[in-house]
Formats: sequence, structure tokens, C-alpha cells
Amino acid sequence: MKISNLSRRSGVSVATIKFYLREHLLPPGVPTARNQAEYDETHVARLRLIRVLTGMGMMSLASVREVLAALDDNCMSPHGLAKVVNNALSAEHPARADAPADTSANGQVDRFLADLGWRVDPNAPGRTTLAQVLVALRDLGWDCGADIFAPCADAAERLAVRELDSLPTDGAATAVARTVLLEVAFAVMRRMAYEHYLAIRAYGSAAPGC
Amino acid sequence: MKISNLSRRSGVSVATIKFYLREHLLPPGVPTARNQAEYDETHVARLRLIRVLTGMGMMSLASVREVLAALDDNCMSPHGLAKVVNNALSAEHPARADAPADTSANGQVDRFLADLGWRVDPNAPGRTTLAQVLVALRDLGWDCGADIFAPCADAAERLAVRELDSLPTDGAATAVARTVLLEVAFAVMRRMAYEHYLAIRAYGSAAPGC
DNA sequence: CGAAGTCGGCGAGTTCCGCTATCCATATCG
DNA sequence: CGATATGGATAGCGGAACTCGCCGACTTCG
Repeated sequence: MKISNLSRRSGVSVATIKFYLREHLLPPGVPTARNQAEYDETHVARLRLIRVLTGMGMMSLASVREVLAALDDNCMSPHGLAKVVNNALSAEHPARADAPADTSANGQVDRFLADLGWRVDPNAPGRTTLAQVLVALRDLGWDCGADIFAPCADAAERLAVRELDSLPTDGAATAVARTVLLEVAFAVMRRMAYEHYLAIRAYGSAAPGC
Repeated sequence: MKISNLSRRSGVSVATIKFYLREHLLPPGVPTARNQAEYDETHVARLRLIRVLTGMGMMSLASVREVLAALDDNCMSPHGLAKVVNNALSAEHPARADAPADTSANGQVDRFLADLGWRVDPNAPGRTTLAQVLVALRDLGWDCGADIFAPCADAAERLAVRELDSLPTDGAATAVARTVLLEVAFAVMRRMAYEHYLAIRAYGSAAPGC
């Protein structure tokens, strides 16, 4: 398969494919001449993966690069891979460096996670994010502790278990794509649920007009 | 309070405050002279809100503008406001226009939501997103229906109810910020839960080395 | 009164990101 | 043969979110 064909199959423009090749996000095809190369199904699959990660998962190409590197490192455990994906997704919400690094909030988050018994990397960027959320909530004037995350933790726990149980365990690449896709799907469903229950609570206002 | 003071109080640089003023994201202060103005606590609060939405909520300034406009429209129901926030958050994951608009997937999603009994705006951007997720999952070779979203829906439902029950109902602005912050928090917890349960499943590999 | 500093407002410039466009020397197809 | 396609390289584009620098009007302090 030549580049134009690859473009058609994947829905990615030739120019963009060239760009990905240059950036080493897509491995080169096997050269058949000085200026011709042959691509195959793995290239199609990889292109699709890249588009899922950037398009739906909102990952930057830098993060995508890391995920792909982890994926190509064939001696990496599913767990290690999950961590990489985790970090990549978290990297898209970069922790504000200007925050004063509230140690109290950090400690509370760490303790909360420890109480849950979760085995989470001590350097996981999510810890910082949670601490920042806590600080932001307090800045809003709501004096709350890390325990407000309890419903989140509970729901996340159920969801993770159910998904891990019900998902097929095929290739690592599809597992990565699925993780990201389900993350997006959940975020959407959460917003819909919010909308629904808010609507129910406000059933008095059938006409939402002003 | 003058601009430099506002900058100090809010942690936002003077240049950025000026930028926000120019972009009408921050209302002007009351002018005390031709080139002096007085700012107050509402400005501090608004700046903090903007930083929460852009920084933690990953909203573009365009989305922030819409949310702020809805917030300033004081004759808007909490439900209407939630919809605006919802749409703003969804707008950050723009639906790929290049997708062939799979009507079958769209129908399945609509039916799924109808079966749930959720009262969701028929034009909610989330519907399209879910359909695209479905298409993407199928492209990965996994022949699944909209029912794979059932665990998501279940978890989202519980979470929404619990949060709506337990949250204080103070100002609309803080409600918006809280919604966004809790969305971020949940995403993080979800990833952590995934990491944790994957670790448990792979307990044989204590040393994750290669 | 005057020097020094601050303020607001404005336009232009910067940086990063993710492509996109153009050129060119070769290859391939009909 | 000639039209079209390929790959490689370089340059440019367009949007987003600031950031800079200047000016002239003020305020403050001595």
C-alpha cells in the first residue's frame, strides 16, 4: 500500500501522514525504491490510534508520542502501560506552577488515598491535581476536606472493576484506545446525568424561558 | 483596589488582567480618573473563576466567555446554566467533522439514552460524542453496542445524585466552578482506580522492570 | 513645584501547536 | 511518452493565549 492509499484507508491526509512520519509518530514503510515505500495494516491501525488519542482523547502529540513509545516497548506490563497512559492524560491538565504548593492539601489527598487502600504511584500527577482541586474549592469559600472525593472514589472503583472485568483483553493498542474512549464517554455521561437530575429537581420550570 | 493590587490578590499578572479586560472576560472597574479605576472583590472572584475554568477545567477562553455570559444573565435557571457549562465543556472535545456521521450509531445512542429515561437535550453535543466513541470502538474491531455504556451510566447516575444532594447551594458562580472541579477530580480518580485494579490483577509482577 | 512612580489603554509581538503548502528529483502507470 | 504520484525537505499558516513596550495622564512624596 502506498501513501495515497494509506491516506484513503485511514482518513488522514497525505500531508499529515508525512508530518507524522517526520515526527516519528508513524514508523516508515519498507522502501521499494529511492522515493517509494510500502505501508501495511499496522500503519492504518496506528494512524487510527493517533487520531483517537489526539481527537477524542484530547492528547497533545507529545503525549501521544510517549504512549506510542510505551506501546512499542514490547516488554512493558499492562500495568506499566496504564501508568504511561494515565500520566499522558494527566499531562494535558498541567498543574499550575504558580500555585503555592499547599502541603496540607497534598497530605490530605495522600491520606485519603491511603485510607482507600489504593495502590497508586506516589509520584502520580493525579495526586497534585486532586490537591489543587481541594485548594480551589477552599478558595471558593467551601471549607471541605478530602472526604468530599469519597463519592467519586466509590463510583470510580465500581466502574474500574466492571470495565476491567467486561473488556476483552486483546492487543495493548486497542486497550489503550478503549481506556481513552471510555474516559471520554464517561465524562459525557456524567454531564448528561447532571443535566437530567437538575432538570428533575427544577421540574417546576417547564418553560426555561427568561 | 487598583490593578496591581488586584494582580497580587488574584495571582494573575497585570498584563493578563489587562488582556482579560480587553477581551471583556473581566468587567471594567469603576474609573476614578481618566486612567485609573477601582476594582473590588467581585473582580478577584471572577479572576479566580476564570483561572479555574481555563486552568483546571481546560476550557478555552471562548467557552469561558459563554459561561460567564450565562452567569451574568441573572434570569437563567440553574438548569439552563448547567446546560451552558455542559456545552462549554463538550466544546473542548470538538466532534471531528470528517467523520461520516454514522446514523446507526447516533440512533443507538439516542435509544440507549431514552431507555435510561434521561431527560437530555436532543441537541446535546454529548450525543454525537458518544456516537463517535461507539464508531471508534468498532473501528478497533470490537463489535459492541451502546449497552457498553451501561456501567458508565450507572456510575454517573449515582455520582450525580450524591453530588447534587450533598453540595451546598450557594452562588451560581461557585456552583459552576464546583461542577468543573469535580469533573476533573473524578477523571483523576478514575485513572487512579484503573491503575490500582490493574496493579492488583498483575500482582505476580512485583518488579515492573523490563 | 517637580521628580519618580503607577495606572490604563492600546497595538504589536511572541511562543507553541498542529498541521498545510510548495518544491523538487525521482518512479510508476497507461 | 507524458501525466500523475511519491518521498523528502523546508517554509509557512492560523489560532490560541498571552506578553511587551510605549505613551500620556495621574498621584505621591519631599
